[in-house]
Amino acid sequence: MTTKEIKHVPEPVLRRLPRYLQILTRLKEEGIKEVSSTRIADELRLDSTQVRKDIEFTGIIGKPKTGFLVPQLIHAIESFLNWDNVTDAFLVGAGSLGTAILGYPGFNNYGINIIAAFDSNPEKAGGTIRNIPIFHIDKLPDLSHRMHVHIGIITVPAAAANEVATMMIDGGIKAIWNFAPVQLRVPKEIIVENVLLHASLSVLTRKLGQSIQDQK
Amino acid sequence: MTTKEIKHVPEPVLRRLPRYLQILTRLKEEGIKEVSSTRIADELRLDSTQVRKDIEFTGIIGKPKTGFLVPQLIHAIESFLNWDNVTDAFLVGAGSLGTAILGYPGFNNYGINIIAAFDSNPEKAGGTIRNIPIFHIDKLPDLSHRMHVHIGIITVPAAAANEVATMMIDGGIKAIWNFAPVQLRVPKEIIVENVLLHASLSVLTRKLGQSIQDQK
DNA sequence: TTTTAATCGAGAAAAATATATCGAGAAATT
DNA sequence: AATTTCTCGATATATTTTTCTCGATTAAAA
Repeated sequence: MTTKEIKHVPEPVLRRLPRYLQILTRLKEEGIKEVSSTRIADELRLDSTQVRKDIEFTGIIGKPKTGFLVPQLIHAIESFLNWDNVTDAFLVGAGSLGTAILGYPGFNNYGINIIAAFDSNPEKAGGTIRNIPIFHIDKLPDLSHRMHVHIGIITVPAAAANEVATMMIDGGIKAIWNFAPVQLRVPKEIIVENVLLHASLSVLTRKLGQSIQDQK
Repeated sequence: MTTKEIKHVPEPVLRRLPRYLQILTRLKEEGIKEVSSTRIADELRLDSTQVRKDIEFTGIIGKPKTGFLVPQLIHAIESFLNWDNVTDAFLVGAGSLGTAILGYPGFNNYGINIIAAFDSNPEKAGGTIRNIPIFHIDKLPDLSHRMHVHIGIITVPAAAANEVATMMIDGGIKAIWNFAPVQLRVPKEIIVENVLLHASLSVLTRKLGQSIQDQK
C-alpha cells in the first residue's frame, strides 16, 4: 500500500509537543544546534523514552550520541500541529476574558489568527482591539460564511455558550475553542477543545487541601 | 486502624468533578431532587460507570432506581475539592490576562479568593480592580508572609515566570496556578497547576488539520 | 586504534485509566 | 402480589499511557 497510514495521535502527545517547542525555540536562540531527548525530558521532568516516542510521531529520527537537530525538530513539530500557517478564527464574547485573548498577540505563533470579534452588547460593536474589529453578534452567520472561517472561540458566560456554538456551526465553523464552563452540545463532527479553568482549579485546591492536611 | 486511609485521587477524576457540579447546580435550580449517573454521563458524553466511580471518591453512595440526591452530592463535591471555603490568593502580572482574571467574580465559587495583585510596572500600583488592590511586585514577599497567602497566580510573560515563582515560594506560597507557557522550576513540595493555552490549541489545530485532510 | 560514554529506537512490562458484565435493590407498573 | 424497569456498586476486562530494558550506533576520549 502506498498511502501513508495516518496513525492516531494521542491527546497527551499533542499537549506535550508545544512544551518541547518552547524549549527548542529557546535553545535555538541560544545557538544550540542539537538536543537529546534526555535533556528535554529533564527540563520538563518527563521520561526520556516518552519524549523520543512523542517526537517519533512527527516523523523525525534522531542520531545516537547527539540526538536531534534543533531547527529540524522545530519545523517538524510546527508542521505537525499545523502551526506553520495560521488559520483564521472568530471570537465571540468581548468581555474581560475575550478582550484579554484579543489583546494577546502570541496566538499567531500557535496556529490561529483572530480576524474579528463579536458581542451581544451593541455598545461594543464598532470598536477594535489590536486592529481586530468588534461586530454585533447578529453579523456572525453572514460574515462567517463569507469569510470561510473555520475556528470559533467562545468567551461568553456559560448560559450563552450553547447558543453561540449553534450560531457558529450554522456559520460553517468546524472547530470551537471553548472557555465557558459548560458542556457544548454539538454534532460529533465538530471539534471542541475546552479550556475549563474550574477543572484546573479543582486539581489545585484539592491537592493544596490534602497537603495541608498531611502536615498535621 | 482507625485513621481513614486517604486514597489517592486521579487527576482525571478531579477534572471531571467540577463538570458534574455544573450540571448538579443547574438541576438544583430547576428543582430536581435526584439524579442518576446515567443522566450525568449522557449530558457529558461519558460512561455511567465512570461517573459512579468518580462520585464514589466523594464518599456519597447512591440508591438503586433513583440515583443520587442532588443537594447532598453538590455538598460532597464542593467539600471534596475544598470549595466550601475559599483560600486566599495573590495574582502577579496585571496585564490583559491578569486583569481578566481579576475582573471575573466567579472564582470565589471555585475555592479561591484573590485578595491582591502585583505588577512590575509602577504605574499600575495603587490602582484596583473589583476592589482588589494592585501593588508593586517588590511588596510581594513581605505581604505574602504577613497575610499567610498560600496560592499564587502567575500571569506574567514566560520570560518572567520563574523569577515570580521563586518570589512566591520565598513568600511562603504553597500552590501556583501558572498561565505562563513555560516549565516552572520549583521544589517538588510546591504544587503547580498549569493552564497551557498553547497546549490546548495544539490539540485543536492538529485535529482540525486532520479533519480537513480526511475530507480530501 | 581501542575504549568509553551517550544516545537512539524497538520491544516488553507496568501502571493508570476507562469500559463492560452482572447480581441485587428499589420504585413503578401491571 | 407479581412483574417490569431502572439503577447502584462490586468485579472483571479492555484500553490507553507510561516506564523499563537492552542491543546497536555514533562521537569523543584514551
